[in-house]
Amino acid sequence: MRISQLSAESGVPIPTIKYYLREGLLPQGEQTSATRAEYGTAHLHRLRLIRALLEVGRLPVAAIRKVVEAVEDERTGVHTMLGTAHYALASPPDPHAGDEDWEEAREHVDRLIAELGWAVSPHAPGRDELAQTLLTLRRLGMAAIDADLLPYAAAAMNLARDHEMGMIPFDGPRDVAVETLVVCTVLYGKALEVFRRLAHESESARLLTPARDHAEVRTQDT
Amino acid sequence: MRISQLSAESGVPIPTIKYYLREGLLPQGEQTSATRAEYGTAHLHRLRLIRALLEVGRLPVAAIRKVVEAVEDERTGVHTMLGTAHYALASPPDPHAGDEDWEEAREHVDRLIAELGWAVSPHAPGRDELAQTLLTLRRLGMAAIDADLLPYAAAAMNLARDHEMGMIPFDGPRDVAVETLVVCTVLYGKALEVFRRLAHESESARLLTPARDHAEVRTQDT
DNA sequence: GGTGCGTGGATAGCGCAACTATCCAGTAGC
DNA sequence: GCTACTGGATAGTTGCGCTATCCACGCACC
Repeated sequence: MRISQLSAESGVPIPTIKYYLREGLLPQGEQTSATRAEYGTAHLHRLRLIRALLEVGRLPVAAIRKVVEAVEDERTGVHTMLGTAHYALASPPDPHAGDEDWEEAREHVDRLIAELGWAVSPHAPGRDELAQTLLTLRRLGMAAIDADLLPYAAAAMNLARDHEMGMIPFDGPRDVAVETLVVCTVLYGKALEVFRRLAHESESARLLTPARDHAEVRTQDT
Repeated sequence: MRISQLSAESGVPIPTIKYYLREGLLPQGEQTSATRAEYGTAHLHRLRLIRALLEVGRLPVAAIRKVVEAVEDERTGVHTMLGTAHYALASPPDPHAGDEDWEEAREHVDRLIAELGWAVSPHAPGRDELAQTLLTLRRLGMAAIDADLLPYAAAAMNLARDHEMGMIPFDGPRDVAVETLVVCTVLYGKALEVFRRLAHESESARLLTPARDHAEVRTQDT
């Protein structure tokens, strides 16, 4: 398959494919001559993965590059590779400037994770992200105590343990495992986010509008 | 309070505050003379809200403007206002070009929501977002059948019903209600996203590394 | 063995979003 | 009056994800 066919099948313009090749998101095609290269279905699949992470997951190109680098580095073990891929999904940390409020929030997070008994590296970027989120909640005047957070932690662990780890083919090829992990995190994460908004709308409708409005909505719905 | 003090207390540079004023994210201060205006704690609070939605929620400025416009439009009822605010949190729709795969995904979503019995408007943008996500999953070769989705819908509804609707003060001032809804959606959404990644890491560690590694991690952890 | 289109490679430019910098006239407070 | 700061306007900057242009080559078709 040449670049024009890759473009036609994926819907991605040729200059954009060239850009992804340059940026290392997409591996080079197999050179068949000085001005010709051959691309396969793996390239098409990778291209769809890139677009999914960009458009649905809104990941920056740099994060996607980190993910594919983790996949292509054959030296690392599967768990390390999954960790690298996972850490690439984190938001870039912002400087917290030795703030003592921040330190307190970070300690709160560390204590919470310890109490949950989760096997999470002390260097996991999620710890900082969570601390930042708690600090922001507090500054907005919302409590964010353990009782508010635990339901979220429990929901996350339930989904991870009962549904998500089973999706990942640990015994298959390493690239399939890491791709499944990333897709699962990003796309099902998106689905969860949308379900949450829909659930809010539904509950808000039940609490705030008269019963006949439900009937109307349900009627329009069908 | 003058603009310099607002800047000092919030940590937001003066030109940025002026930009937010221009863009309608922040209401004008009370003019005390031709070249002087007075800002209050409401402005400080709003500024923190804007920064939270921007930095933690990564919402575009246009979405934040929609939220504040919904709050400030006194004519609408509380449920409509919450809906407007909520719809502003959706990703902008991309043109699906009358694709028949897309139509099928969208019908799948409508059927799923009907089966769940959720009172969601047929025009809710979340329906399209979910359809797009399902379509993307399929194109990546992942099943995305009801059995895969229902746990996410159930988790979202549990959190909404048991924890989130209780946080929203429906009987208080309307701006507080909508602000709480948005903050709850965006910031607890972020917390949930991070918890999910941490849960993945923890489960991956338990499945893929020898038991002694857990002990090491737990030791470092404390 | 020309001819012409598509290719790979390189470089430069565009468009959007979120700021940021500069200028200016007016005035509050000394 | 002097100075520092203000609100308001306008233009410029940065970063990111593309997109456009150019060029020399070479495969395919005549």
